[in-house]
Amino acid sequence: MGRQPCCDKLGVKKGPWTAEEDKKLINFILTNGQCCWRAVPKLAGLKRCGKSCRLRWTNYLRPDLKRGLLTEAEEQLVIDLHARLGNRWSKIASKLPGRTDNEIKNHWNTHIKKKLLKMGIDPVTHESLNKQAELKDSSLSPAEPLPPQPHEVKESTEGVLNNSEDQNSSSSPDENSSGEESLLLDSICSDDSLINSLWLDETPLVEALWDSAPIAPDDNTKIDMGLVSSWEDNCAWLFDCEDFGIHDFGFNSFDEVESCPLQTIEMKEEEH
DNA sequence: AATAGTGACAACCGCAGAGTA
DNA sequence: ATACTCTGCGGTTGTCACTAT
Repeated sequence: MGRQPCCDKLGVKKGPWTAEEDKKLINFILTNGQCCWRAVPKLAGLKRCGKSCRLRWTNYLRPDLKRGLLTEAEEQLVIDLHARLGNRWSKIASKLPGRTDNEIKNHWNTHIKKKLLKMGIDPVTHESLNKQAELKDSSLSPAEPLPPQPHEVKESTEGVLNNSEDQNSSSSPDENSSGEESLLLDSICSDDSLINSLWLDETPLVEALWDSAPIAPDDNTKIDMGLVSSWEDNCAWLFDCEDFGIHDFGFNSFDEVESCPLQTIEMKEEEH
């Protein structure tokens, strides 16, 4: 028997989500939580397939998402994790709280990949392109490149950091990651046991980074995730995010929802 | 001002694996 | 053991905004 399509193709809307659709989806999830995605569109009154709803929620509407560009520290962490994990974007994303696999994947393809190529580093193997060319010339390179060994990856990562400094020597230190951030990253990179635990452990690494890294008062991109203790707390950001267009919805749209998370949000709003 | 080219990001598609009856 | 459903993942495509000509 053939596989059923994830949704009835007829009457299913595709393309960009409207504010109205977002509102419906948010209201539904805040009321009912994340349940059977297939049923969500019907119950929420959306002409979308469940898959699309899930994607929209996880990649854009989820309250615990950080928006905006990846910080230098996050970017370096992505590079290092990619060297070890490959294109396992969800794994990588799990180490960066508030970031989605899609976001990291996009950032990799549009920014980091080019950056590494510019530095002469193969974004796939994380080895120097010159080194690879030499290996090819000497016909010593295997058909399938072996996964980089920890010390090699460390070397390449440091190369990235060093090259980054070399390449951006004209830029001010403020534009690069701070020295302390680099030190933290180095400590992570050099801690093989920690890296090995990535295969099993789901604890976000950047959380640890942020906990110990000094946060500049004017740097809004660094959020102390330690303060964000619960999903309910996280929802508060919805009211501040203009990109998301929550202001278009108005608070009235949430008044209809009689859920604990929402009450928490409203209480927090009143406190402010 | 109009058009083409490019980059960035959101969204879709198909597949695989886990779970269940 | 098998058939089926549901969810998550990674690759790819589509769309929009910006820049160059």
